[in-house]
Amino acid sequence: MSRFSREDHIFTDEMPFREEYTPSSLQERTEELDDYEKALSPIARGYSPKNIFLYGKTGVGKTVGTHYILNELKDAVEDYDDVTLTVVTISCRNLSSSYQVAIKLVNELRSITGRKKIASTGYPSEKVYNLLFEEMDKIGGTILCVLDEIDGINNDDDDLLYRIPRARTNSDVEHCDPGIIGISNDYKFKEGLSPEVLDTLCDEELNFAPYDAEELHSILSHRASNAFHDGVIEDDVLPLASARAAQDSGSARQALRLLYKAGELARENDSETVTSEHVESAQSLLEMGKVKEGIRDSTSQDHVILCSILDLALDGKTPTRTRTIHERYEKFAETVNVDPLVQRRMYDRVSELLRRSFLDMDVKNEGYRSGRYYEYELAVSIETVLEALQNVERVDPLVNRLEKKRNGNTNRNKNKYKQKRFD
DNA sequence: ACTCCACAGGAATTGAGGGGTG
DNA sequence: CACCCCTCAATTCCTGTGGAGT
Repeated sequence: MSRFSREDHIFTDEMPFREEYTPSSLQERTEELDDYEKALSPIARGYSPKNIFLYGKTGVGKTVGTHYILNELKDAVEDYDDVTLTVVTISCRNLSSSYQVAIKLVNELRSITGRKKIASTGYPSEKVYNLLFEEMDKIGGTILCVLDEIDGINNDDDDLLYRIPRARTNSDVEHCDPGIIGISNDYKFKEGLSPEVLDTLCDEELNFAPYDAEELHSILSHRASNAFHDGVIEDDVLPLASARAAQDSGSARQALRLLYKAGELARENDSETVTSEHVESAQSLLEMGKVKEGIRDSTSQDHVILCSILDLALDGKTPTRTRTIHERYEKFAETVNVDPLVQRRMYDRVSELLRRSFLDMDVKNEGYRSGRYYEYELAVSIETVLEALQNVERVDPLVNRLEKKRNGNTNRNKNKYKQKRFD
């Protein structure tokens, strides 16, 4: 077989594993969709929309389910001439303030009416709201604002979530009926909201539970039957993949990724079939890949901090406290021309690395003499960090140095080992 | 029981950088 | 052009706190 042969004994030409692939029906979510439908039913009957708060972890069908049910609603509404429905969907990821969300909504609405977009900053807040309500009034009818990843919005800046549902009663709009569908994977987001917002936003609350192993199995076998050639999947593969994904996250996306990766491995190894071993190695590869990607996507500051902790680890000085990290960090920052942050600020970055579980932390307390402090160490292997930071231009000199140091260490260990053997 | 350390982490402030209007 | 609005990283300042030493 030639290296670039298009023959593929594992995968078929169909590609139900692609990220953008939307299944024609949503499996294992009938109950949730029924509730969803009920919550939306007033719209079809010509009443004002209820506001909906939808929560559930990633990959449990929130976004897909929303698309699916809103398309059905749109179809249904087309038959009634007394109802017009407009849906705007935006993702609030990276939008931390009401202001930014409002701007994005305005631009989304303007792209529907084909008008010019507005700049992302510069206007007074009230002006942006006015623009938003103006656009809504121009479109008219029922307007549903789907705010995906709504937890991106700061809890103390939730003005917009209050203004949209109340726009009608506050006479901000006259010719339309706006409603919000908020989607979040963080249930706690609700707790931080101000009481007024909570009251208006959560007319209806829907929960998408994680898939259990059985449900994942059913989803996987449905997709696998299209994606793989007959008989290439061994019997224990699907149960294993669904069990792993159910245990970890209950995410269909994760389960599908796992199965796909396992298939890729089988293909690369010229294996006749996909086996449970492929699933196992696929899982560890995916986990490692996620960590590396996460590290690579961090800022230069984070990279320098990681290098500092890594260096301390090579010296056998981890777990280590903030103060020590900062000392080394300042030196490292200088060698790679990064403006060093003050300790307080570096500590914020460290906390962030901790939150993203690249680090582990322990509380220490030495009372009267040495007070209370935290100790950190790497939560991932030294090799993983080094590999991730390879070819990151900014910290190249540091990485080289650390690599030499590590090699020195391993050589020394080897020598130690030799000596022991000769003893 | 009380003291006192070191620093975690909240709050206020600043200043640069995006852009607006008249 | 002068002047204003919003954002966000960074800095400075400050208060709160757990528990070993006294």
